[in-house]
Amino acid sequence: MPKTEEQYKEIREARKQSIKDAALELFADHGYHSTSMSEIAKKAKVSKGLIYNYFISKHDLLLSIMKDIVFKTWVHFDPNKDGILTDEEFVYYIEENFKLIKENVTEWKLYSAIALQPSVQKEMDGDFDEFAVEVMQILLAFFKDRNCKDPEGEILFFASLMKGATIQYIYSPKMFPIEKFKNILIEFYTTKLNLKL
Amino acid sequence: MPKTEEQYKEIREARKQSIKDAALELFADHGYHSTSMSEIAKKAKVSKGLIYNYFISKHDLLLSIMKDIVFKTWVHFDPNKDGILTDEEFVYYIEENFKLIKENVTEWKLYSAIALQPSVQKEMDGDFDEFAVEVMQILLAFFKDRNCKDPEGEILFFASLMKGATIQYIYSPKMFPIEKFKNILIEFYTTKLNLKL
Amino acid sequence: MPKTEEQYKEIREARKQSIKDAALELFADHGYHSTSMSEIAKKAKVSKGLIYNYFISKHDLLLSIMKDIVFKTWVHFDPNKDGILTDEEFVYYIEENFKLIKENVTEWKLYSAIALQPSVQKEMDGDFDEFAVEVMQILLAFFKDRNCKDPEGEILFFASLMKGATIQYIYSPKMFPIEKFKNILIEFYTTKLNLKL
Amino acid sequence: MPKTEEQYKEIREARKQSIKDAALELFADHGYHSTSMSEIAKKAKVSKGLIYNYFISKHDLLLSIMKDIVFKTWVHFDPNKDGILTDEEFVYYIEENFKLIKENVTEWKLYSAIALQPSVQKEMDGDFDEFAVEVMQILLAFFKDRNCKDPEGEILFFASLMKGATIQYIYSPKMFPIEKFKNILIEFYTTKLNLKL
DNA sequence: AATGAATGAGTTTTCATTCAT
DNA sequence: TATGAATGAAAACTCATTCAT
Repeated sequence: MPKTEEQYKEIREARKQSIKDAALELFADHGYHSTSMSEIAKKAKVSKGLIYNYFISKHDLLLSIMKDIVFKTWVHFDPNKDGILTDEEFVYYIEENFKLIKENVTEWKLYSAIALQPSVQKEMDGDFDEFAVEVMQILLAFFKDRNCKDPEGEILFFASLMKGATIQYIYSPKMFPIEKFKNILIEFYTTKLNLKL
Repeated sequence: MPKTEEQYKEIREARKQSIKDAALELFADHGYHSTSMSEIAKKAKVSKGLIYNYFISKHDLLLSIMKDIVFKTWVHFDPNKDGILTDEEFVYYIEENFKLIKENVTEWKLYSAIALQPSVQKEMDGDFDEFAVEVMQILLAFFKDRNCKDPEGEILFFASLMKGATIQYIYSPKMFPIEKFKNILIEFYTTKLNLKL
Repeated sequence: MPKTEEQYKEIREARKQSIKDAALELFADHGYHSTSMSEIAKKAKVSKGLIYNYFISKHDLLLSIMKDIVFKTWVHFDPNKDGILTDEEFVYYIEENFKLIKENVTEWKLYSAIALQPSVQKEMDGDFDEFAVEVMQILLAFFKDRNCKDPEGEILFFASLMKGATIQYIYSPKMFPIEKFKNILIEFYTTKLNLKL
Repeated sequence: MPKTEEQYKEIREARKQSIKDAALELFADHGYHSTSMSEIAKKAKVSKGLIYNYFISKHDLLLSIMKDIVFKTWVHFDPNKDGILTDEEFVYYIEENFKLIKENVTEWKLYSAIALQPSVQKEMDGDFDEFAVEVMQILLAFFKDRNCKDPEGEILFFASLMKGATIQYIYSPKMFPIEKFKNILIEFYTTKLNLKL
């Protein structure tokens, strides 16, 4: 008497996740190319062949992991998804973002390293672009509504601050005081934009 | 007509450089691991074996290229090497830095991608640390001298802005308006710190 | 309402046949080695494991198919199995043979490709030999009875014509005019042996 | 002081041939799919990697061998390449063909087995077609010139005899009396076409 | 009887590196 | 100094087969 459809699906999902977990950690620690499928299989306590039941290739496994990471951030931006960013939501986004980074250095380390790999860029861009454009629109409206003379310039400034801090923290988490930076950032914008919190 | 010692040395240096040039371009375009020594040899119009006369391994070739890149930046910071940054030197540093990035996207693309590779980090850290600490000291003095309440915080803020812009420009040079950003940055600090230029 | 012994057997036979049908088509189209058990299972709409309930291995499945093909031809030769070939039976054999080939190009394609595979030859030879020897004897008698000076030579000639046509038709069914060839052949032997039809 | 261009070329050609020789024998004995690159390397007394310096893939190696075989036959058909087949050349072709087959059973065994593999057919067809069409034209003229009522039919007949004999001899060289068959064939056509030799 | 997840040995292929010349 | 043929270890991936359910 074979298992039900449902049972099989559950098993599949669980295995898939545990392979992704193992792969993520190894990719982040040793780099994508320096991690072999054998090592992943070993870490996930699974046979080499099984990985190919769930991912068509090593590259496909990587992409699957990357998409998960992008999705995680996306969820915390404009949480009620109404396209408008309130003062609170702006600060919430900053806070959630840094919280997320702190909790997922491994993921972000991998993401940043991989995202710069030219071969990966092409394939990721599609998925990322949608997200990026939407964020841009919302931030543009946000800065416009707060009477900034040059909203595009403000976005550049804000994005640079966020990305710069992220990269520094990822690069050496022990050296970069991310909490302090977060407070400086929030205070800077609270003052500058006269935010009501 | 046998060549002199001097001439031999020049030829050696030229060969070494042309190998590094070829390697840099390929590494940046396809990534370090996806570039083979054969490809480098082909591009440099040199035999595979010869590369090993100049570099003990592929990894050594990479490190050699990375050090060149780091050194290029270093020379433009505090140009008279007196350990003190004047208003002009601060602005000059910003300008030179962006100029440098614009002129060497390839190098920086490679550098950023590689620097996040955990395996490379270890070996690079040593060389980079010296430089980083010195820059920190100089910037700390600079912000202190201009009456900033929290000089360490200012460094975080400044460094984040610089790194964030760099990473964005490297990632998509056509999308990120680096000149505009530079002007915003200079104006921001001129106003904030009341710089005399 | 439990099934009877008989019904179970019927189901088993049907399942077995549908697996063989699926396998035959795939083997002929992509070759034996390039066809996976998964593909066969998929095509037969059956689970991978089930195939092993009916065939002990992939190789066993192949042999089973091959034997069916050989048997199919065998039944049409000397249909009343009296060991004597009449004029009509000789022509009937030629006609049935070409009809069979036309109707089962897939089978014959597979058979021909596989039969030349050295590893398969060993295992098939046994089964085939019996058949071959018997055919030889009957044909020998046939040509002798029709006053041929060199009956063995006639067999070589006849067999070559049959096999040559078969191989050409199998190789490119659209290019080789099998009907025309059949008529030429029948006329050739009718004239040569003065057959009464 | 490196070797000269010429020397390298010689080495390359020699190695390439010895790899092809080893591969041919193994392919013919065990079949293409059942022969591993490791086995070929071992037999050719060469490292696995070296094979890939000369052939881009296992499949490419196979094709290279097949083309050699086809070329070998081609050379003996209409040897003065004037497009016209004399009585002597026709008989010479038959004789050379059987001689060739006898001397190269291994090659022909491989060729026949592989040529029926659907996946290979596609790639070989191109090269073979040219040859086939030319042969057809010449034979057509030959039979026409000798007053045959149905030259196309004669080609079918002749080609079938040749292919059929070939396949039988290849299949079991010890059982099929190729010399006898050759004589029967020559006598048959000498009588039928009234050839002057 | 039937399922499909799981295995692991075996395959092709790549490539940094060596070395005879 | 310079060459490129040669190596072989290690990688990604395949697939017939097993087995718990």
